[in-house]
Amino acid sequence: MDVFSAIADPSRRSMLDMLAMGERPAGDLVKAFPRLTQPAVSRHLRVLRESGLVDVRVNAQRRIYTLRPDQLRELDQWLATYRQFWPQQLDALAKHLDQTRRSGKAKAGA
Amino acid sequence: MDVFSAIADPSRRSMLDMLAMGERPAGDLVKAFPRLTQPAVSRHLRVLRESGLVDVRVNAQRRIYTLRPDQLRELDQWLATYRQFWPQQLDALAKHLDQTRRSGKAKAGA
DNA sequence: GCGTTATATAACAGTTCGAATATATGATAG
DNA sequence: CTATCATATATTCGAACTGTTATATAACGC
Repeated sequence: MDVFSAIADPSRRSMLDMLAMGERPAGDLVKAFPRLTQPAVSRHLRVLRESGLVDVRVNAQRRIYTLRPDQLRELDQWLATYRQFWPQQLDALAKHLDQTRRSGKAKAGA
Repeated sequence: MDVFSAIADPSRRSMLDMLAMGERPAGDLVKAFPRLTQPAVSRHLRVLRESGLVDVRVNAQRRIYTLRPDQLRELDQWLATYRQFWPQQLDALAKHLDQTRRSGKAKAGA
């Protein structure tokens, strides 16, 4: 399944949001979604796995899921076409990045 | 239908891409997608309409479709959470914006 | 009004998706 | 080795999505 379809499902987006805060064993995800059964969560995780959005690591009988946000660049690239239509936002982002660079590691600094 | 599901379909993404270059009557969209029948295109346009991604204007017997990219900000905001995970890209974007600002209108230029 | 053009809607078929129940796999504890 | 915990897979079902053909609506030209 492609990334666009993978993130079309709200449950899967929530799972990614959760993993963005740190890796989690599958069981934690199951607990975090009481409205879904364990197999349902497992299948969503499989979709995320197969679309490259998460990674699994086996630890004893646990499966540790990790965010792998690289695939989301595809989305970002597609969105780039449309960013030109909201220039204020762009400016705000540019400003933010500028400040970040100035105060931070300053790797891209000139 | 929500924006995430709306853009999950490749045909609909292509239609948005086309409208990003300028407004078009529905018939142009139909011609641009020879693999789809007219009703199929019409239904995709309806989905885009109902998710707020495009706007229609009636001109005689034509329906002029216009991009309405505002809803895509929702997507962009969701994506913001994940941008922090690919810093190189961020730097590249910052650089690009920086150059744009320097050479261009220089509105945000400190 | 009549025929044509432009577009939408209705009805229907095939496919895919998501969820549930039941079951399998694999690791650990005793 | 058996029981149990953690997780994945198989099967089945219903709902939703996409596409098709057929038809309706509305504007235009004559």
